Amino acid sequence: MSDPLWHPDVAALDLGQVLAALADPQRRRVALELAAGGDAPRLCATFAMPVAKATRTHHFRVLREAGLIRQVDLGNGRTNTLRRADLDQRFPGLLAALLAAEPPAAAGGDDQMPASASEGESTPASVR
Amino acid sequence: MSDPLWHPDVAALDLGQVLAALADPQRRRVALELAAGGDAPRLCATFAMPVAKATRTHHFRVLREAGLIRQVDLGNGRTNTLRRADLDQRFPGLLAALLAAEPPAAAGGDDQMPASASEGESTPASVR
DNA sequence: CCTATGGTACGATAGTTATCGTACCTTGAA
DNA sequence: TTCAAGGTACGATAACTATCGTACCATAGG
Repeated sequence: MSDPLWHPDVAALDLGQVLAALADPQRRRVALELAAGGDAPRLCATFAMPVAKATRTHHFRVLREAGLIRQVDLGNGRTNTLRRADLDQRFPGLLAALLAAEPPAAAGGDDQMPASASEGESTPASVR
Repeated sequence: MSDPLWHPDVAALDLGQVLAALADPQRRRVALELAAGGDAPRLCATFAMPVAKATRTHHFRVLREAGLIRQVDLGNGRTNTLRRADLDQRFPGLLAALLAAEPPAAAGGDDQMPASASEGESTPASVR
């Protein structure tokens, strides 16, 4: 539970934790974009979240510890994959329902989000 | 928005708020029991929540303001009804998925919860 | 080796949430 | 009228969460 990169077992997935993770708009967007992107792995940085790096790390940890995504450390970069099979096994229909209710904005399959230019790093104008 | 008994419009339902409301085990149980109970109205007190009255009121308010239930004040007692039609319209499949993933414990259709006897009123041993 | 990139861990802060006790209100029945 | 039952509102507290800055760590490439 305290390992550097820990993932809950399929059987241990908790619906409350999953829903709590998905309740946040930013995290929900990440999960749904992964779902809409054909379950292809993506680096954290490719999601263009309007928050500081530390906060982004936090959100991805919540997603991982809830069992929504699987992360693989590459030293530099960390790939994120939707745990679709596990989720569909434990909560069939949930992902589909969310995807139907709130399809990721940039539809069309796989948009690579053209970098969005200058990576200012930190100090994103304080959200919330 | 500040009226004593306010309900969000169907079009105003927010998925994030709905998921947040359903993330709590107690609130999720209420919603799912209503769903499994044929959408029949039920008083707050019939749900046997292991918390103080004030806390129960809080949870039902969260459910109502998220648009999950509709409440009608009777002076004494307040009836709670699942807003199934509204939910199915905005988030089709969501309720079904949750119901499938976590069917209410006391299954069998409509259990009236036989009073549970002595209503100690407050001081339920402090949970959490 | 040096630097850039993607990301973590720590420590802090502000806002939100769950919980409670007490006082009070409204309806219905004795 | 008086009382019981179901609930609310207020005010408080403790816990959790989102957010951040700074320091730091791996890998990849020059």
